[in-house]
Amino acid sequence: MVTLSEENYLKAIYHLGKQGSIAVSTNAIAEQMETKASSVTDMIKKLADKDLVNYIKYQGVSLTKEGRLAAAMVVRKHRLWEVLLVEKLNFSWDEVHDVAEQLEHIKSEKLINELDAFLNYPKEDPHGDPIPDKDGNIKKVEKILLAQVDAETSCICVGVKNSSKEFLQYLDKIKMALGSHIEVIDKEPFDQSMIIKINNQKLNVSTITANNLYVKLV
Amino acid sequence: MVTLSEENYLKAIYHLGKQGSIAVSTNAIAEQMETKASSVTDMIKKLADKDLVNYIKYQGVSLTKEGRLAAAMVVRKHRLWEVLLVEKLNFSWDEVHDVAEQLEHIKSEKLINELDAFLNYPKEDPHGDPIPDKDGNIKKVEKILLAQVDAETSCICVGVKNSSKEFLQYLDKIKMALGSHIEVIDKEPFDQSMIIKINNQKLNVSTITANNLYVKLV
DNA sequence: ATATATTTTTAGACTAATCTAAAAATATAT
DNA sequence: ATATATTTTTAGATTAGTCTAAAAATATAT
Ligand SMILES: [Mn+2]
Ligand SMILES: [Mn+2]
Ligand SMILES: [Mn+2]
Ligand SMILES: [Mn+2]
Repeated sequence: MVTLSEENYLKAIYHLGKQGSIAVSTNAIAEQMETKASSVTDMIKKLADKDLVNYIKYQGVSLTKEGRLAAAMVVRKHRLWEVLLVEKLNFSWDEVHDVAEQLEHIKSEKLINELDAFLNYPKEDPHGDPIPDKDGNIKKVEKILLAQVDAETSCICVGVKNSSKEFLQYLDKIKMALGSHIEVIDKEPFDQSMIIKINNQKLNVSTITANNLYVKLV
Repeated sequence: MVTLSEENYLKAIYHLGKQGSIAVSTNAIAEQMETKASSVTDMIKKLADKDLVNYIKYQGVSLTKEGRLAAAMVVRKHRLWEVLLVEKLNFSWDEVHDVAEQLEHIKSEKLINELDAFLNYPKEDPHGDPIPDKDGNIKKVEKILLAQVDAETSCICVGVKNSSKEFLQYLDKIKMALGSHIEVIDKEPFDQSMIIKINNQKLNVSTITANNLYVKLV
């Protein structure tokens, strides 16, 4: 049995080191989870006792095979629930996260697999993030940050790096959504902000925005 | 803020005294929740501090207006989730309870109201139990136990009193479901067991069964 | 290489929810 | 009405998860 709190730590480690395979520091976990480092150390010991993480004192933690699968299942659930909320229950992409944080801890294999089928086996969540399959595997799609795109180049919005309510609502305001066609017209030499064309409208986006939007070239 | 554990106690009190309006004993709650009486006393004090229950030492507890609404919302969520599981996610009526026990604690008003709409405002759950509305009101339908039905009388199965996996699976086996038309042929004078006709098949059901099946006369 | 700064761990305390055992209150039976 | 049985509460302990403050280990800078 993995507790709710343990699941949250596993997920944090999963997100911080690429799928938990590289070691992450106590402080990094503490910051991600908004707890204290001492709490993290305590929990790491419990996870190590359960063989869910590899832990060497003062050297950080990584996920074991078992821990990685457990973490991937939490992420799978989180993202599938987000799809249900948006596709079937009229939630917008900036409203789903807090509810999904709760739903990701519901324990029922049948439930999650039926949900997957009901939603037609989606490959991505409403923020463009990949949904792990039953075995924890994710489809790696190459995507780059908008900031990396050269002038006079076209691309399509495929994800967000920052999925805070504030950023998502800003994107709504400028009518940017997953699938939006973006034409990079130019970069302002002064501050590197980008002049882009979207929905036949020219607009200027800051480097902060350009560094939080994933795109693929067309 | 009402904790998960507090919600479970409120629900138990709600179920034991008609919607929590009549006082229920410490031991009754302990039995229902499979805990010890001392734990119940502790929790009752917390609920009383939060004005969710009326409590006089040694005299049992009843729900306050606020407590009754909180309990009704848990029941509402439990039953709406059960409908989703059965109607959309291929669960059978004997599989839903444990998952609904978890889902009933998810906190999101929008979620539960969207779910209600998505399911087309169901009035009953898969076991024939009424679903409280947003204000906690339930539609009282009169239903009687099959055991109360006289010989040579027709009725329709509308609910189960006992919703254990074992009983529900037995009902599946004899092809009894909500909506099934039942004709009471006779009662066996020896043991009060009933000879009924269902789906044009005659069969005999024990008094235990007859005392756990709700029907309405046609 | 040594001093200083940062990170991590340990020690000890707190809260929520539970338990066992004993004490107190209430109910029941003669 | 009194003794006995039952129910309920209290007292004290335990576990999971968290915290603060101090100690220990590691990293960084001169
Ligand atoms: Mn999310
Ligand atoms: Mn997401
Ligand atoms: Mn149920
Ligand atoms: Mn039910």
